[in-house]
Amino acid sequence: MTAMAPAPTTPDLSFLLDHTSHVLRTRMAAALSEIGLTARMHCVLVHAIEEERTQAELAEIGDMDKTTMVVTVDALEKAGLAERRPSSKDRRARIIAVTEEGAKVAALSQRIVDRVHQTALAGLSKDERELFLRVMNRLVTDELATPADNPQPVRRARQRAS
Amino acid sequence: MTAMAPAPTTPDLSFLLDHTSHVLRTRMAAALSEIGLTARMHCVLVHAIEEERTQAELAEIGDMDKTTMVVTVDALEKAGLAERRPSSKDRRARIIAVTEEGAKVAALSQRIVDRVHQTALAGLSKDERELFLRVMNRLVTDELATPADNPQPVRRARQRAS
DNA sequence: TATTGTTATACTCTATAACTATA
DNA sequence: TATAGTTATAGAGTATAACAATA
Repeated sequence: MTAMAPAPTTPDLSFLLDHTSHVLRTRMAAALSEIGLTARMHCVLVHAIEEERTQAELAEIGDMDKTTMVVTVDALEKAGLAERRPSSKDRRARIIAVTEEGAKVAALSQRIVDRVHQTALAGLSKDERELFLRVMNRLVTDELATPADNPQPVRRARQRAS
Repeated sequence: MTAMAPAPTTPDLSFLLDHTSHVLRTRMAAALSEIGLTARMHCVLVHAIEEERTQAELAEIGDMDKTTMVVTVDALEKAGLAERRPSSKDRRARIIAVTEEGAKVAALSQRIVDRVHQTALAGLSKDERELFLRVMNRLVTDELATPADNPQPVRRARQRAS
């Protein structure tokens, strides 16, 4: 015997958002990789240029863990695009200073990012694009502002190096 | 000296899509976890009910690797919601048969999914919602249909067990 | 005591390869 | 030879804990 299928689904918003964000992410990664950047490196670079910021501040902006920030800044330093400098206000903190080369690369990567975004929306009319972006912004600030807190996965304590 | 910041960014579509899809995903995971399901289990359940389908067919529909399908079906069997049955047409293949209990759970989980989706879009007017979904569908079928193929990460051959 | 940045590492997720049975 | 499903495991990504320096 065959069970009855549930009634037809409402438009599958999960699929729509997952698919589009995944595709855009791969496009962005591919486009930025041509100048040796990851999306995170681009993000840090751009916000570090705007004003003097510490790693912690940049991690907050880019919604990264501070340990993820460490490897991102390592990569930027290795590529000669940014440097760690001691903060004059807090001797624990490091300011991320963008090099001249880094500023050039950031200008270029920003153009790449803009181009990928524009290409994605190229098929829409001006009105459609405006309303779409308005709605997305509303979702981000209202209904879909904050994640459900997930049931904490248990994590065992690390072994002492002794 | 301070470098010039790049010109103000076009609306950050990457952020909008990443954020909304991430938040919706956590909401969905939290809602479905209350009845012991993952999104993948729900997806397999619903499509297995519609008609007789093999693991490979269900993997294709849900865009999962066949090895991911194995663990998903293991979970469904363990929960008593579905069973593997030999296909009458191909003795290599397994039909995923949904149990009576599984059908009940699928009807419930579909209602949960619909509710989460509706809640996410609750703040929009009917017109806004319709246009938004139309645009998302267009992006999925046109501009953002297929991912950029990523530079293949090298993977070493597995050691012989011998 | 709390916080910044660091290191080491544990965990999750997913995909690859090898394998068995069958086509 | 190729394919369905299984198992084992490699690798990427990320988050936790512990730590040193400083607040």
